[in-house]
Amino acid sequence: MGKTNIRIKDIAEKAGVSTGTVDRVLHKRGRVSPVAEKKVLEVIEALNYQPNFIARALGANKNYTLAVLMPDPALDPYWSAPQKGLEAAAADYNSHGITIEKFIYNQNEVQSFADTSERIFSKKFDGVIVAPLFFQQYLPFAKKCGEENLPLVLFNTNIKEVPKLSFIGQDSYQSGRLGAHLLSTGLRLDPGEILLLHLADDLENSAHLMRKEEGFKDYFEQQEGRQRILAVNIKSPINENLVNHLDALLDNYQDIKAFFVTTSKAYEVAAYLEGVGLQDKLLVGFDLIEENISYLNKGVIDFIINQNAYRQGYQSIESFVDFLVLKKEVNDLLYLPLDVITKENVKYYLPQA
Amino acid sequence: MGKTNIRIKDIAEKAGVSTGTVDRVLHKRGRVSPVAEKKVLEVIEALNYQPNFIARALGANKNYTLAVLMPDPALDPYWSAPQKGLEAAAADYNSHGITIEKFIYNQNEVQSFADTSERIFSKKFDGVIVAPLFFQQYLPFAKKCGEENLPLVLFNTNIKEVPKLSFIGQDSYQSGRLGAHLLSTGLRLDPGEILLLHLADDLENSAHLMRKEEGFKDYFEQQEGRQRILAVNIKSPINENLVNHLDALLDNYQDIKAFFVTTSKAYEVAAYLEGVGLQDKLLVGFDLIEENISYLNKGVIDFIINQNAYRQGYQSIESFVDFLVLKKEVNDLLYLPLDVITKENVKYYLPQA
DNA sequence: AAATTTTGCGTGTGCGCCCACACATTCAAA
DNA sequence: TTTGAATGTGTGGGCGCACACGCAAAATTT
Repeated sequence: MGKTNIRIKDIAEKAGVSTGTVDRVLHKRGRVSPVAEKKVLEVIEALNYQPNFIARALGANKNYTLAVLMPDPALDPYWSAPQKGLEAAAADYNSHGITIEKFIYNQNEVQSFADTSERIFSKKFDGVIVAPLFFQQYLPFAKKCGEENLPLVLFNTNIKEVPKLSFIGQDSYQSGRLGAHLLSTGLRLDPGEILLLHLADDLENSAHLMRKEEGFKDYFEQQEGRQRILAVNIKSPINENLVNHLDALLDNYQDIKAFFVTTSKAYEVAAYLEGVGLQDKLLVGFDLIEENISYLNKGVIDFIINQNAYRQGYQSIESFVDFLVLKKEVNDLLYLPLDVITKENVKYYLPQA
Repeated sequence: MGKTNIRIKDIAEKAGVSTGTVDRVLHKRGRVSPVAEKKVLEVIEALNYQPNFIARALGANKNYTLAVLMPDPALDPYWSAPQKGLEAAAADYNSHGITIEKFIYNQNEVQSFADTSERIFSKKFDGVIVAPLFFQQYLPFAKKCGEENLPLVLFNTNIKEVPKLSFIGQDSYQSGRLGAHLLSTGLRLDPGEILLLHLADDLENSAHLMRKEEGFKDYFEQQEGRQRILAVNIKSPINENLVNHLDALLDNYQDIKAFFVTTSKAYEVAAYLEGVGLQDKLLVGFDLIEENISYLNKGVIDFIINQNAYRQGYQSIESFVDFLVLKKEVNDLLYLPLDVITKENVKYYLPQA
């Protein structure tokens, strides 16, 4: 680089020591006299030294293997987005020596998480990326990682009780408010009932869904409040149960104007509405999965809130690159944007294959 | 890296040539016999060689200076966003040897573009990043760049008539449709007039604004069409002219329900509406500038469509990094997402200082 | 006081790639 | 034929950094 860029060598010269000493100071490896250390730090400060990350990455010349612990995309298509993000990032950071190994668990079985997570310790990894859907089972796993000095990056679901390197995800409460805003705009002159649907088997274990509900309700309470919110949870088998429930609900409450689905299964509701000719009702859901996109394009789903699942996966790897390879500081909490998706802008959000 | 990663040296060995020859083949520098070239290419194919971009960037060890030709952020705050993006990217890619030099023109004076652009040729640059607001003046400039072999990256405004490396921006037509969708959702049961406002001095020269109008109108024509669109252009001094125009319009058309501002000056309309107590009218505008954000948070502006101006700047630099340093292929057309911003998700879109 | 260990510091090598240079060979021009 | 240019190929140095190694001096231990 030009004369503007200062290198370790330059610092060494100015400080009257060797590059090795500067290196030791930079990496806090010890074996440096207080006098030399002070001098080096002063010069670093004075010259405003910025390490060359390119050279650092090349010089490090290490391989890092990361374990990825996440639910099975085959059982819930939502998870294919973060998986793609993880794989894309792994490919992009191949030059940095990053490799991933996936450990897939069954999100419908608590025990599967425990079993699969245990398998991670059979090999030596440099870090673990995990979507910890099960709070109770995650705790001992995280504890063990701590003991083995395995840094943890969480995505999708935040668990604050145990130390971690970083969490990457979205603010569930705020996403509830956002959904409320969208529906509120659509209903502004039109009071009535809004149906909030959790389509999840383990609502008890899903704190983030409850956070969405809170945000959603809070928003309307702070408005004039002409809308009434009905919150309902429907478990699997969804397609059967949904029809029964919705038939009954629409029968009881004539004034249901809109639907808010807190999970990625808005397409199930869309299918129902289309079936009974109610596709004009407002419907807002989450996540850019194929089924939802299809109903979005048909106009049955009005808005999709995108939680950037792909980005979550990609960013998880990047956090580790920053930490392991570049030794940058990493933020322990990163909220990704909550994108509002419509038929008109959806194409810009799909990861280009 | 591990034994999995193959290097130029490995290719050279397998192909029975030296690394220099492989290098020549990789960079198409010529001076390679057809026989050797064929053999090398075969080995590259067979081993699925992936260049190590880290090493490539380091080894290149070149400095690249890019000229940036853009309007003055002091005259229109919109331009501070791409400027920040450009500066941030320049800082991030400092290690790659990238430096930028800015050439700021006055977007209100055609001649200023011509004069400023001319100054770029006084020095040797490796590339030019330009927001070409003036079609007529851009053409000769681009021609001259072509003659001097200066690669061009455009952002914000696309001009297809002359060759370029890449365009980074948004799809104006589609952003018009998106705005229409947002208003349409808010007005679904409520026919009436919608006021489409161009707040721009040189509408004639601003093809992208007309594209927005087209998209907006097309959307409503394809709907049932109970809304009527009134398109109006208001020139500076905006604050004066706006009041007069809007007073008159609201007087003539009692049924105006919503406003769509195609430029970044929705805040002017917001100020007016707030002043006359009509803050409940729907208002959709463009761009995350401070003034707009303020009215968004107050609830006067309902949606802002974000054209990712910051990202446009950042990405412009990245295109050049890919092209100059990493010798990757670069896409000649990159549409950035059209983000829908509300009070609830705005904070995730602001570039963290 | 001798034998160790610890501390402090410098040197050297390698990461994978780029590119300048040197050399050999071939081919065309004088 | 002689000269020169064009073509084909290999070698070596360097980018900035990380890290292993080696050696001296100081601090401990025996």
